[in-house]
Amino acid sequence: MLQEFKPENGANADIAPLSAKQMEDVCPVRSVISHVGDKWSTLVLGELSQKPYRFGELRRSISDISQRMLTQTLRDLQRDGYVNREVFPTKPPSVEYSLTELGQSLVFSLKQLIEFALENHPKVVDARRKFDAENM
Amino acid sequence: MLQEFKPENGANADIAPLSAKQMEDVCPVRSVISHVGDKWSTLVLGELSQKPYRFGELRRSISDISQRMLTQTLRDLQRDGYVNREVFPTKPPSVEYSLTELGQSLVFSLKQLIEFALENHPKVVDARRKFDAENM
DNA sequence: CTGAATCCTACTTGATACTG
DNA sequence: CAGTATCAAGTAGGATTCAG
Repeated sequence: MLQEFKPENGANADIAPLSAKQMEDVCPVRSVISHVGDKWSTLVLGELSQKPYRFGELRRSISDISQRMLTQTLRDLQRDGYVNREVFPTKPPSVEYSLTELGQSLVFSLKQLIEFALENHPKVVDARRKFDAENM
Repeated sequence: MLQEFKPENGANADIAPLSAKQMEDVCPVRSVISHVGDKWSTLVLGELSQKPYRFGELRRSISDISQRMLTQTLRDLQRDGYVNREVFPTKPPSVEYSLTELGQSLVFSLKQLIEFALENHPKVVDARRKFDAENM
């Protein structure tokens, strides 16, 4: 049931290699979970799942993210339809970010994985310790 | 509920930065999902969820993975306790890889995310198309 | 305040060649 | 067969500077 991860290698095997951006659309699953493994996306999704945030507020909230990466992460999430970006023409301007329905749905699906992580983290740490010990 | 992603920034804020390997153990969630976003881990987990594989067999099955990356991916998964590695002293030697219980459990938790991906991929593609159109 | 643009470094990955 | 070692290339990420 995880096969969908694998791009077809029969039909397109001898076609010119795809660009990273094209590649994205080939495999539905990878296309979506690319954000999950991403260093910052999950953090941002987590914050936004609590309430809408303004840019600077979000930046302070995650604290160790650079402004460049926050901008980029938000753009990517917005592009994929997970995040809404609303500009208020105040002076100075302010921008509010919030989750779309799709974004909320993604966060929901993430929860099971998070619960797994929290529950099994000790086992993983233990396995690592053992492995490292056995392999010097 | 996603806060666990965020490393504590109060207590350790002014301590020396951690190495990548140490960092791993700081956040339980990121520590686990690091494999999820990884380009190959999910593929490998997917294959192994069907049956045990030998090295070369797995390599052919994923086809576009390099032997180097397969070795490395398997090592990482083994280290974290998701994969069993069993060596048969035949001649030439053969090695069999299979999922541990923990590995099976991880795959199970992944399913919800995969279903989300398959179900919502069209929406994401659509959102991207729109976004790209609006932003030239 | 919210970003865009540039530069620069460090890690990741792939190709290739070699070994038990 | 199942790896390890080495080197080259690509990519992601941080720091800094500038702009609406």
